[in-house]
Amino acid sequence: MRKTGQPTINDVARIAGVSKKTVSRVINRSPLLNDDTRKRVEEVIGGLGYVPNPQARALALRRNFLIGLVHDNPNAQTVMNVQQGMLEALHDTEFEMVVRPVDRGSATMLEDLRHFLERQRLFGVLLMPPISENEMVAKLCEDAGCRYVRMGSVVLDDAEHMVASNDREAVRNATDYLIAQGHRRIGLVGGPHGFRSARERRAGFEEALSAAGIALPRSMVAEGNYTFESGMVAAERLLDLTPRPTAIFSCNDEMAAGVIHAASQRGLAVPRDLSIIGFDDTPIAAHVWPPLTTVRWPIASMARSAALKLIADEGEAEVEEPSLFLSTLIRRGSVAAPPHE
Amino acid sequence: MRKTGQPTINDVARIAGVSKKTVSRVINRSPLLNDDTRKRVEEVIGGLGYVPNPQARALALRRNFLIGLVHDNPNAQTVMNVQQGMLEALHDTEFEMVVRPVDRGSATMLEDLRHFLERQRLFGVLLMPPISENEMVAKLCEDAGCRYVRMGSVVLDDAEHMVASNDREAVRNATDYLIAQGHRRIGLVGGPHGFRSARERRAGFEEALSAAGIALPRSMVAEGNYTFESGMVAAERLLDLTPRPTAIFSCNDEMAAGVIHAASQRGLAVPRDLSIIGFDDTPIAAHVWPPLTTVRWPIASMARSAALKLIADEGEAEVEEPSLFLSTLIRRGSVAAPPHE
DNA sequence: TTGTACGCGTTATCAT
DNA sequence: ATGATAACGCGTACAA
Repeated sequence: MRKTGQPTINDVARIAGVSKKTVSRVINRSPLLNDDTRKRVEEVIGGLGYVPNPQARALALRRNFLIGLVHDNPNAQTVMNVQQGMLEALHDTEFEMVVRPVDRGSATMLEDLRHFLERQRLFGVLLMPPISENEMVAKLCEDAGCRYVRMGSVVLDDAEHMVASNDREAVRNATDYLIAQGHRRIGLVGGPHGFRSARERRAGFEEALSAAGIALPRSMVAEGNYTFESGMVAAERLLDLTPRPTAIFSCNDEMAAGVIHAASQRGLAVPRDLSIIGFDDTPIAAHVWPPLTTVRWPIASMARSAALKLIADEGEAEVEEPSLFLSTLIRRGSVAAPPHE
Repeated sequence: MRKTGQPTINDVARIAGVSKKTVSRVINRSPLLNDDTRKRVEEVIGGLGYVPNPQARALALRRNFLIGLVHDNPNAQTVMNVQQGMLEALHDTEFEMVVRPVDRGSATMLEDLRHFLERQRLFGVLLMPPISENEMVAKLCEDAGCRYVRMGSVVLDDAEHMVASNDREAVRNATDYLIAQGHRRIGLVGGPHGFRSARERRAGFEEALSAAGIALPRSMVAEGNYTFESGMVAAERLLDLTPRPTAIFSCNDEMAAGVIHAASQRGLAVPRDLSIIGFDDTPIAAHVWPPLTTVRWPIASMARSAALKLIADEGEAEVEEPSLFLSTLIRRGSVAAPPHE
């Protein structure tokens, strides 16, 4: 209690008249403990305001009470939503969140990550897409003895290690909605190659069209990279077609905003001349004009759930926390029936 | 070297044939060391791939190698920019970044923060605005023996603890630019009470008008809270005036986007009927139509500099890292001369 | 210039 | 059910 002002386990032990191992048992909720002694120790702990020193625990346990967020996601809002969800789960626990961006392109990425995990002895890591889709990264965590949970658009791992959304189904529903409005010429602004979410969303789109007996010419598909600019460029290509699409599904909101932008620039009114649906429901969706009809991706909830899995006691994770999250269509102002021809 | 697979300082000492204290001296760059022994030890370190265990160091030094980011900033993009700047500075160092959002409204905020600092024994914290403007928080860090650097729109602390931008001057220049274009009826969409940045930016605005001999009726000032929606609302009030302003300066880009939105909705063309300038230069500025003329706020650079100050060796911080960052006007498409009357 | 012995605050081992 | 003692890996007096 002298040096730093903080009481230590020794202080508690001395005052409670027990050994420090007993105090340790109380802290770690050891089952084999006399209720009386436990109570006595707990009272001393409370009175002293004693809190175990995380550094000492980390050294002894060879494991830190840190949860890592490993990501290479370019979307600021998405990353913030994930952080917020994680922090909700970690709030009032002994865990802290450390953020680790990685560079997927880098040749030393895996090595860097291994060093990070081994040196920091993280309790666990949350893997955000798209890096979460990399099997070698998951393997790496496993080998490093580091818990991990992956977030993704499709189940890539067992329940203990995965939190997924149903992107394919959600996009199928969104596309069905477009079809139900009467649209037949529907364009797609796809996400970048290498993003599993892009693949799933596109698959959902194609399934819906196929189920409705609508052909999808290659020209009706334009690939973007999830940025506003790429959405604009893709839309320009799509809107140059004759006849042009009466509706466009965009694989994220950023690109959808770019589509609106491009449409407005060429004097097309949304949704009168062109209907648009996005994906994510980030703030931009509500701020563009007209407000974007979009698929709400519950990324913050997913992150919270993932973090809870990470810090759950062994074995009870899959029982407690759901692994599959449902994305739902949010109807706003960017969809209408197609114009008469 | 047995248990965890990682070599320890003892392994290095044994193999190099020196005591571990000598190894420790090499690691901590002690000046009084024979060059030969240092070289020998360094070779063993390199050969073994030895890296000091951060947990053990933290325990012995009673100080963690963690840099905290403490913030209560609502803008996702701003927070991400700060994180990116910090991480640039921390890259390839032994430091990691832990993120700590706080709730300014909470009565226990200060106590929570104190517990956080004391328990985690952070090496240092970066304070983002607006929480960085709270003197009690700075005092708290001081008392907890935790280094800190504050980010802000005005110098609130000595160079060692402060990284600031020149918001007032930057807004004065931006407003001068509007005046130079011929505008005389210029409205202000201000930031929320309690944000120092809002005060500084408003002051810069008022100074420019005053210097040009232009009166500023109270009705030409509308307060927002840095959100898109509040910008819309504020703009609606301003645009209801008769005669209405020919230009509006908005204290951030989000609100400026809301202003554009409101103007477009009532059929006003930007910049023909209304000129607009924002502040921040976040991605939204380039994505709205027309692209927003705005003041670039070098927040990522500020954060990088702040983090470098935090981890700099004692005493050399103020010499190495600049404390004042200049915001500059980025001219895009949202400003023109006022319409003829 | 280098080494010895001990402390940092906790958990683990193995008795009792 | 509880306790003495040894890790965990590194830094620091103080001695040599």
